[in-house]
Amino acid sequence: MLPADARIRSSRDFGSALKRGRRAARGGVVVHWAPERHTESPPAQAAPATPSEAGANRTARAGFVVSKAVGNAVVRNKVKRRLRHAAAAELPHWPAGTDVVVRATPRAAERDFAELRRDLTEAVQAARSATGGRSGRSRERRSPA
RNA sequence: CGAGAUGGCCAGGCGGCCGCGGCAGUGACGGGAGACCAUCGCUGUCGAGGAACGUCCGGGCUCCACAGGGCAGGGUGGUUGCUAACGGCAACCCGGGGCGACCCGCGGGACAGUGCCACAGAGAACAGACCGCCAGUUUCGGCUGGUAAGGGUGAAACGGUGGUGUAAGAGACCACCAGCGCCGCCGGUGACGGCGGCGGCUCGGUAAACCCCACCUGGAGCAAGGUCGAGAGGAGCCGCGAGGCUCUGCGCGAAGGUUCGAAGGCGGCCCGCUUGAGUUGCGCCGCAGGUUCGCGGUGAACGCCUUCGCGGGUAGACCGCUCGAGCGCGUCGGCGACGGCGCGCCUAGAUGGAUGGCCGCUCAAUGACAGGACCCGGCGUAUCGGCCAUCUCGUUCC
RNA sequence: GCUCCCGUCGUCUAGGGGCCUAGGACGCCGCCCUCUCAAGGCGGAAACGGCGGUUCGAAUCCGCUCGGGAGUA
Repeated sequence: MLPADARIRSSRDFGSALKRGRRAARGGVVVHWAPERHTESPPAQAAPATPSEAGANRTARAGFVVSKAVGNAVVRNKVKRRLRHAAAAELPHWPAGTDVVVRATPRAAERDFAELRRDLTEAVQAARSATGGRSGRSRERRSPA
């Protein structure tokens, strides 16, 4: 599965990954792809308190968000486990320091493992190849109008 | 064989590979004086439920509050038991349903009081009289009196049936029945039941309406609660005590100044000008670098700061955290719930929260409902399918 | 974890034992008016979350259940 090191575990990290990450959706999942932040400059006072020990030699991490809309506890757990398994297979291909948050949509409840894995792979690919960050996309959207 | 009733049990099985969480052992690397700690690997072992669910009750545990009594508020409601306790369970009683096995019931009190009973109907609660029946009277429309058997209304109408009686009638009287109350005897721990007698002859329903009665009830919840315990960014966690110091930051730069000066004077301040000195400052942090003893130095005290000690405590970490009203088997007591005794067993403890992926064999099958979060006892609800035991009714055969 | 509240036409709501065959507003449908549309007028369809109980009678009272929401640590 996924060792504890390769999981996003604090609410703070989830929040930043969701905010910074590029988003792409496929089938039952939505992927937020947040590459390593190289400019750690501005909030230097938060350095020792952060649990994510922002060293560059950190492995890539994945986190999962499965909301109540997906199903009851059994269904939610099953979806989470399958996503974790799929992510464990993908993880070696990701650059170190990357945070990836995977959200499950209600459709994920009906998908079997093979479909879920394909959804994840394609969504990650789409998010990685997307053109810029959030600012680039919004500029693009604004200019034709 | 068919149709049912009740109680109990199971929750696919076996195996392989790769992973995940806890514990134990062990190895490697790193840190440490050491105890040991962190990470990774290997081996072994354990790893969700009958409802883990909903959170409707009860308890344990923890903290807070508390002289005693009463009221208010909330809850329970046949009896006797079981239990740590309960609104749970068992047996029994009463009422209702079913041919039956069995099932269902928030099942105290309506002469303590108050309220409400729509529509219909004459009348819906200290009774009263529409049609009728009977008697009297009459201007033949009716009026007065008697009566409550018959009609009609309603969920419910002041006992029912038959007779005696009467102008017509009526518990007015009689017999039986139903109901109520009282007394006696018998059975039962008791709720209550059975039998006999007497009484008045009869009294609506609703308390899951207010209420009355009896009994129970302090509040919060493991995010409870406890232990340990940072302060970098100069002077930044808070408090107390003791001591020290009058020191003055960092970077750049060759150099950072302290009783003749970066002092002094003038303009309200920022700031500028002037005299003096002079090679000569710039940026950042920050607004503490001071007060009093007449004053700048000197000295003293206090404060700031700093050092040491003690206490509290935020972030955070750890404990609480799983051996318990525990489970299994046997035996004894009890109708039973349950209890006593003996033997055996140890069975998740996570913190973004551990069970997933691939494959083989097997059963008709993909398997139903569904995932711990302090722990127990119940209740309620969801649920594919299967098995066992006892019992009832019907049919057929012996 | 604890506590509380609310479910009524498509939407917002009234009604808290009988007067309810459940009222109102907006929306919807039909007709009238107009050359047509709007406005206006007339008429109509449309609901008590579910199951059980108490009562003669339940949207209303009680229990369970389903769904939604709020507060607090």
